[in-house]
Amino acid sequence: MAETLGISITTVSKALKNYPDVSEKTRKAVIALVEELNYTPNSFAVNLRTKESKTIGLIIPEVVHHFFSNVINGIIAEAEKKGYLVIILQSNESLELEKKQVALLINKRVDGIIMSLSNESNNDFHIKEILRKEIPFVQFDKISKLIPSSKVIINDQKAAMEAVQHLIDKGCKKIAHIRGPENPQNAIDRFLGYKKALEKNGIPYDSKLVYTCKNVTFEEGIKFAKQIFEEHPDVDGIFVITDLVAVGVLAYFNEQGIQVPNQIAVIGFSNWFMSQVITPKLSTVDQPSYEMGAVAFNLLLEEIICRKEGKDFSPRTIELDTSIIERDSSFKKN
Amino acid sequence: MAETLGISITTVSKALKNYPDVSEKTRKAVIALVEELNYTPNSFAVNLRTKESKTIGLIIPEVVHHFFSNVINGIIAEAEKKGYLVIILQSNESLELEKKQVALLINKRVDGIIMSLSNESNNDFHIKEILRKEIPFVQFDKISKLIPSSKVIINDQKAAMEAVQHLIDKGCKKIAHIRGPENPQNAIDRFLGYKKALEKNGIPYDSKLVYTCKNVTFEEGIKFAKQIFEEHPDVDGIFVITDLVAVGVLAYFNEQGIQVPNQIAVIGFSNWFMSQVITPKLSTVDQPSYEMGAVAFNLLLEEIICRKEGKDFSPRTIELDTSIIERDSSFKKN
DNA sequence: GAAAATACCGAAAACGTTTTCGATTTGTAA
DNA sequence: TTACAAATCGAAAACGTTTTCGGTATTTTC
Repeated sequence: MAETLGISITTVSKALKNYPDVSEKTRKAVIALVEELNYTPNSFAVNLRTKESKTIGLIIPEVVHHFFSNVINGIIAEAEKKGYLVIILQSNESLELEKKQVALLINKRVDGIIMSLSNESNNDFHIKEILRKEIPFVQFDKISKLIPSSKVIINDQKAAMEAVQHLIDKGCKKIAHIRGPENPQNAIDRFLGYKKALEKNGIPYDSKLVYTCKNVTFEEGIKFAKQIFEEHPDVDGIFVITDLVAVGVLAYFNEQGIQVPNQIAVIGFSNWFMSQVITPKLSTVDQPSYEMGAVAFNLLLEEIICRKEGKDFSPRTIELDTSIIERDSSFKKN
Repeated sequence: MAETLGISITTVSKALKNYPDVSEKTRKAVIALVEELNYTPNSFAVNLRTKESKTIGLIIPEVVHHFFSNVINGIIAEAEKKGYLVIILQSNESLELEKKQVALLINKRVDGIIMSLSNESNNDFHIKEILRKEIPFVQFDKISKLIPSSKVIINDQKAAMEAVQHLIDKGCKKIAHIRGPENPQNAIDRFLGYKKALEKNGIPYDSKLVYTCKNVTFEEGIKFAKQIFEEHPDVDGIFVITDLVAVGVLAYFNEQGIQVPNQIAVIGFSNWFMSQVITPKLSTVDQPSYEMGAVAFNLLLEEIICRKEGKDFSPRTIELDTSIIERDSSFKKN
């Protein structure tokens, strides 16, 4: 920058970083000139010198998803407060792509990575690589318990139990479950919660009442609603892995004139925005998505700072609270 | 990296970048070792040396928005194909924040910026700054016509005309419009399209039938639906600035037992996912959001490449097609 | 077999900071 | 006045590449 001041580069740098060994007079002069030229240090050079970029990476299955876009929101808002920028990549639920994205971020030398695993993710060599390189790392939502990293999660099992208990409390006797794919931990946990709730209430578990989504879509909701109603016309409640699918279920029942909640009650998961605007309004489990993002970033920052100070870091897991939101789709008249 | 090969850094670099003056033998040796150590060049150093970061910035009003998250999707997918990463920032519809985000990205020395203006954006000094620094720049969706940059847009006026014409074709005689805020060009254009359609069909324009959103929310939809119905009970059609608000309108009418479409037809804009799952299904204008993102990135890349070659760049504007999607909310029995 | 062309390689500068450490100046204490 | 401490500054190394340019070594040409 301007050595029009007849001063060395060194001193300019020091002046801007409040080193004690630069006189007040020259410091003033420097910042005055900086203002005038609106000079900012070349971030490429700073990155190279300091070995950090104040940038983190985020890998999620997909951006166009109410839950994830809320998490993104939480992460980038919190990151910005702390002076970090965030690069977003999608895995599209593909393991292959997920590996590639991880490699990209490592290559880019981001200061840390936040990630929600794809449904395909089981082999986790690429994740191990993150840990091996000691890159700060936090998982959220769809996590692998086997990876020793910080995590921010909800208690899916407990939340699912509460959801199913809610249906039971409303008088449901025969409850089906539309579950998520085999791999993801949260699909497993929600399924286990479903089972436990039945057990606790003395309702026999019947594996034929469990339907497994492959892609977790609106269309699958329609498909399974049809199957459930045809195969088990006496089912009077359905607990669905997520609202998007549950909305498909409602769409089918509406079309067929099947009464929700009176004939069949439905409860979803995640509290998507659309759930409150469809008819009947969908009961669901609220998940603090924005907060999840914010907390995930702060955990990451903790690790970034800790590592920078050369200490070694012990991962933390934070569990956020969920709550049942009772709306029309489960409000059975008793 | 490993000069275990007894070879200079220079040659390694050249080998990896396919310089012609390195023998096939040493090139092989280099890449073999690179594979073994899975070495990758330090991107900080590369950035500094080449003065580019293969990273672009994206500023949008908000992530949690069906239209924008689709655009994001298009941008990051296309960017990744071309070897670019993208940093996302939100303006939250605030001019102040928007300025800050622009400054952040300039500071970060991104290779280019893609942006949709916030509703507050009228003073555009910060945008001029982008152009002054010759940072490749493209606007999409909410643009300022005064800024000479590449743009990707739809013909809002034409699309709005078609939407209103659709209502008229279905037999509507008195059509209200819930419009967006004063500033954004697309809100203005859609309003003008509304007016023109009326004019073309010999329907007198009545400014009292136009309601202006401040925040473009679901709640405003409810509010204006109530107002319209109370102030003008004979309105038989409403053209709404965007689906989110239109869904609010439907929610109110459903609650009040007002028949849509028979008593009042409704058409929205943007084709949000939820529009096809609510009752009645919402007619709307489809906007190619993913494609908008992809096209925006490619326009940006054009400019990046052009500038890198030292040529000067003349901005291009690309207009994408929209289409009316007829669903239940406008399907009047004649 | 000499001259010219070609193939291959490396030294060094440059990108723009940050930080260490030594030098110089100024002030203070004896 | 001398000795020492404090205040202020700058030289230089380092971060890890890319690229220019010149230097050998090798091959080709007549």
